[in-house]
Formats: sequence, structure tokens, C-alpha cells
Amino acid sequence: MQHLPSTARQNQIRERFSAQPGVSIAELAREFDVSEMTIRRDLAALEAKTHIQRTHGGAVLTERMILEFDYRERREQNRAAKRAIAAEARQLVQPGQRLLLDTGTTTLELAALLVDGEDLTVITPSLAVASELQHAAGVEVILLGGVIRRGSPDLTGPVTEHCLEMFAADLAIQGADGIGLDGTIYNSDLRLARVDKLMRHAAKRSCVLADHTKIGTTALARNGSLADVDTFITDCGAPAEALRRFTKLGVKVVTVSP
Amino acid sequence: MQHLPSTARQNQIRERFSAQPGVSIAELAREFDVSEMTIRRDLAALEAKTHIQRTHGGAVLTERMILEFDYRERREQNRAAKRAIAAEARQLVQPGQRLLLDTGTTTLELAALLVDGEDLTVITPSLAVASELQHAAGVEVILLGGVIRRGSPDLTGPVTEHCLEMFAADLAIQGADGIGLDGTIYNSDLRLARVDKLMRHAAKRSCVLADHTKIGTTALARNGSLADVDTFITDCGAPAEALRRFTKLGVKVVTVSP
DNA sequence: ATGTAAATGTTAAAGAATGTTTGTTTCATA
DNA sequence: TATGAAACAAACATTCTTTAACATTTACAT
Repeated sequence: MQHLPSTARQNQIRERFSAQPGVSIAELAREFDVSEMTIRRDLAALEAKTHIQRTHGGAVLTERMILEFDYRERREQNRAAKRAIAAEARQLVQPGQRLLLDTGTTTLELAALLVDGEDLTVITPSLAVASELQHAAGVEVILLGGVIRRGSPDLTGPVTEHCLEMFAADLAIQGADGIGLDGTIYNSDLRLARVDKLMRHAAKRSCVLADHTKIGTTALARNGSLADVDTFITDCGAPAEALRRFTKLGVKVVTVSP
Repeated sequence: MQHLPSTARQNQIRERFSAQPGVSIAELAREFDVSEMTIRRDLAALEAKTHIQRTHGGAVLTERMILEFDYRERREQNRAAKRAIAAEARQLVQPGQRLLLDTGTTTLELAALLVDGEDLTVITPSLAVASELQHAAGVEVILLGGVIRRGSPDLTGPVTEHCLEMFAADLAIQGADGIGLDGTIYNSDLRLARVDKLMRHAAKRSCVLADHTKIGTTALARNGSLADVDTFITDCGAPAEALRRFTKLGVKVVTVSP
């Protein structure tokens, strides 16, 4: 077999990557019937031009770009309860609605349930929510602007607040870091508290999600009261006494079992 | 089955975790037909990159969460040229400045060079840029709000445009999908073109980056002219005749060699 | 044809990855 | 908590890969 000109061979090597994520030098040398040295030089040339990366014994594709916004969060804590709460909140969402979706692990569980949503618009300050919904066909994701908190995948600050003022949504769904027995809603971050407060203003109706461990705990920043909220969803571990008090504030309290 | 290079194997192991939360060493060793010791070393390598956590008999995903905004970049030519152009653009950036950094592969190369920046503020519609700079100590990242274009990690639309109006920056740095021989700047997306235009308005000075293959090609949307730009950086493959014309428009033309 | 440049092949020494052995640690459970 | 089975890590042996220098071939313009 006649040897191909080098450019053609390199193109063929390049094609390989659409079938496999990686190639081995030994294999390519056999296949094109050239020395391994030649394949090495081909790969070096391709590496400079395109998005492959040399490795020991071959090369891998780096074309798929993975943006990593990583953060440390205990997503596992009470996950069953959070899932059940999110499933209940899912019921509140109707096709065609515009949602304001807060940052947090519970709302992230809800986001996962929205991937099959129809004609939804989700407005969020959370990169995690945006990531979860980026490929959902029936959901348009609008990310609020703002400063990325270091080590935390969400946006806060004056820009975020300013962005929020542009929107009028049907429903705001939020998490909370603590719910006082008097119905005060707490966040552990002041900037987040401000954003949450504005989110409720921008939506016709609002809904707060918090598993029972949050009830009776407080945190740094208060962002309002359950009295300003339409629906509060928690799990059945919540003390009945507290729930009665919340109901008196005018909020509709829903409990779910995990 | 042919053994893949070790990096490829590690990537495949890593992908396992999206299907299952944990994997066992014995299973992996069987599957890839290598010794368990090799799998242990793979896992140790992955652990060092903080993707996973070793356990007895296997590994699990670490609690650090990774948000993947993945997209398949169009096959890229001329990476070396883009790097060289980005390196030249890096020279324009001084400590303390506020930058508007556009979306695109060339500007992304520049972002990588800014990680050791001092006291910089980077305002960007690109999730890729934000991801690249999220851990840069001397750089504050402000993400513009907006709609996430499907399959493309950047923000556009009215929200983005509105956000841009909030800022006054020292320098705007942009890519381009085409540069007409008359100096017209082209983008392949109309929404991006609008954002780019506004970015230049919001900055005192502006700079456009484009490798020589872009010169003489046009695209869907025009977003202005090099006459409105302070600096144009390209590589030495650019036709001298075109560059002379650009200079006459009043833009400072810089060429670099890859 | 012939010289020149580019592409390819060859070799040997250095370097990486992998396998194997062995003794130690960890885990489940009796 | 004592014990056997499984998992682990260290050290070394083995195999495969890389690199760089140099030799050879090929392509092509003159």
C-alpha cells in the first residue's frame, strides 16, 4: 500500500477521535504502516493545531470542554427529604411559567425534576441550577449576573440585585438555611439574603423549601418572614407545634414524607 | 482489546462516576484488563486532582461538586497563533484595571494568562472565562447575566445588554468570527454582535483579536468596524495589503508570530 | 538527472507505566 | 475483640514509550 501524504494521514488520525476518545500510537503505526516515530510527529503536529493532547502511548481528545465550577457542599445530607420536598414543589410548576429559582441543594434537586418541563423559563443566580438545566429542551435558562462567590457556585451582589429588577415571574422558589420558630427566614450569607428578598418581590407567588432540620435554627442574615410567603414545604419530621404557628402567619404549610 | 493510553483509561474511569456513585477496583481491573495495582495508581492520580475519593476496595465521587457546562467546540485551527495573539494582548493589561472580556477561544486563551493577574476585575459574558478565572486570587470575576445559548457556554440577550450598561471598564478585549477587508467586524451570532458592540461602548479602550484566517471572511452579523477599535492583534500570516488598509482606518495593528 | 528540503526510519539510552511479590493494614463478622 | 479474608502499599522486575541524534528515503524544482 502506498503511503499517504502526511497531511492526509494526520486528517485521518484526527477523524479517529470522533469514534474513540483516545488512540494508541502502536495501533496507528500498524494501521498506516509507518513507524511509531512518524505517528508521534503527527500527533505533536496535531496537538499544536487542534484540541488533542499527547499522552503516554497515544493521545486523547480535549475538544469537549468541561467547565468546572467546583464547590464543597454536603449535597448528601438529608437527601431523601430534600428530594421529596422538591417533588412536592414540582407540582406547583405549570407549563409556560416563569420561575425564579434560588441557589441551594434543595432547589437543585428541584431543578433536576424540571428537565422535562414544558415551555418554562427559569431565572436563577445559581450556576449549579444553570448547569443542570443547560440541555433541557423545554426550559430556557436565564442566569442572573453578578460576582461569583469564591468557592460557591452562585452569583450575588449589586449586579444580581439590579438584574432581578428586570424580571416579573410567576413563582419564586427558595431554600433557606434556617427557619425561626416565629417564621423568620434565615440565610447564612448576607448577600444571598438580599437576593432572596428581592426574588420574592419580583414574583407573583413564592414558595420556601426547607427540611425539618432547618426549623428552629437561625443563621447570620434574616431575609423576611414566612408571613410574606405563599407556600412552605417541609418534611414530616417537623414539629407540629411550629407548623401550627406558621399556618397562623398565613402561609400554606405542606409536609411530605421522604 | 487494545490497551488505551493511561490517560484515556483514567478519563473513562472518571466517566464511570456519572453512571454510578462508586466503583470497585476489582471490577475496573477486569474491565480494562490491567492489574489491580494499576487501577489503584489510576485512582490515586484522580484523587490528586480532587475528582474522587479513595475508599476501601474502590472509590466514590468526592463531595466537591463539579458543574459541567460542556460543549463541543468547533474543530479548531491555529491554536498556536491564538496563543501567541493572546500573549500579546496580555501585555495590554495593567494591574488594577477593569477588563471586559468577550467570549471565544482566543479570549479564553487570554483568560488563562490572566490567572496571575494583580488586582484585576474581569467582567465577562463567558462561562468558560469565569470558570478559568474562578480561583485566580488577584482577579475578581463578574459574570454578566443573560440567556445561556444552547450548546454554547456564554450569555447573551437583553439581560446581558442591560447588565453591560452598569459598567465602565478600562479595556474591552474581543474576538471576532470574521474581519472584512474594509475593516468590518463580523460575528456568527446576532446576539453576540450586539453584546460586543456594547462592550466597546462601555470601555475606554478596545482591542480585537483575530488570527489571520479570519481576515477576508465574513459572517452573519456585523458589529462595527476596526475604525472604532484601538488595537487589532493578529498573526503574521495576515496579508500585508489588508493590514495597511486597517492601519489607515486609525487602528493600531500588531502582528505576532506563533 | 541532480541537489535540496522535507518526511520518514533507525537506534540506543532514558524514562514511564505496569506487573509481581511480599508484608502490612483494614474490614466484616463470628 | 479476635480472626480470616480481602485490600493495600512498597519495592523491585519487566515491558513498553519517549526522546534525540543521525541515517535514509522521498518529493520536487531546477
